[in-house]
Amino acid sequence: MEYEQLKLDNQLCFRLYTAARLTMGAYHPYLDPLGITYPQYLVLLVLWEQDKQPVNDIAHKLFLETNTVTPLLQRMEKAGLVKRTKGKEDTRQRIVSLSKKGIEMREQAKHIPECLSNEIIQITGEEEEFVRMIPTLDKLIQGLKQQ
Amino acid sequence: MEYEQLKLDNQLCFRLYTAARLTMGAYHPYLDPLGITYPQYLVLLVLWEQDKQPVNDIAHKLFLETNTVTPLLQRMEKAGLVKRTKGKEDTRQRIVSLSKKGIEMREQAKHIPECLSNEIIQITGEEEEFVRMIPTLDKLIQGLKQQ
DNA sequence: TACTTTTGCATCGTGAACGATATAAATAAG
DNA sequence: CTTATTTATATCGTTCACGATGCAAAAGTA
Repeated sequence: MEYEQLKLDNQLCFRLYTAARLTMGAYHPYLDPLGITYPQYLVLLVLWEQDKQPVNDIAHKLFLETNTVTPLLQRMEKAGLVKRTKGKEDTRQRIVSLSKKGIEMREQAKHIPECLSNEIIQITGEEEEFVRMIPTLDKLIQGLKQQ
Repeated sequence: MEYEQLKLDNQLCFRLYTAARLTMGAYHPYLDPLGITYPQYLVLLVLWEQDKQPVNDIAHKLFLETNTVTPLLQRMEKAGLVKRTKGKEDTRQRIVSLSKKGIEMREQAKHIPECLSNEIIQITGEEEEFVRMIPTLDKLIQGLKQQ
């Protein structure tokens, strides 16, 4: 059994990877009608919490690199969801702000988290375990981000 | 607090998505020297368990679409890790088999799961919770796959 | 002030991931 | 035995995701 640990069944990371992919897929019925993708939805979540943020802040909150977020924002600007203006104090910065369309979308997206949550609970028959999972995932994320 | 649930902090799926991405990043120090990516590593895990499988079986075991796996395998073939031969009974199938290099890599990869596991436990200070997480993630994966 | 370093963002190249579509082979239906 | 349908891959187009690199502005230093 020298290679026992190489079996796919023993891989926690594979489960995380798969669960994340399939969960993103579960957003499709809700995001497709809005014409946005899951990462774009995450950007909107960030901006709905606080409008007018530089690229760097958004990237940091999503644990993404700016070279991922920049093209994402360019596509979102093209779709009329956000505007990107030069920073006043620091002209290197690009301040991202919600457009009218981006602001209005909040109302349409209001129930998405609840819907997803219900769906997951219904599918798995679990709720408690997901709640318990959160601080552990947070520790993992924070720990891996340091490296 | 009408939009409370839209706060990023409340999103389980965002944590899954982020944890999965960062965990994949943690494989880099181990996979880069082997010249493979994480999804390619997963394909190797599948083939190390059982050599000579059609594309469809590999895709199914990884919960991926064949249009993701096909180019993945093409890159792996170009890298000399696998061979892709026409099926004998069913000529539509492409049987994927390990090359010498692919077989030998198993020995080099032997300790990767253990290393990652230790790293994660050390970073988070948790182990029990990850063990408990596994059947829940499996339920989630199975449930989402049906849809 | 002149020079160096850092920072914020953008660009480029590569590899996933997947919906849509194509194609050929196998299977089912007539 | 044809014809229709399904199945197994492949191809195409778009969107992430990220390492490497570029560039201009800001900050630090001599």
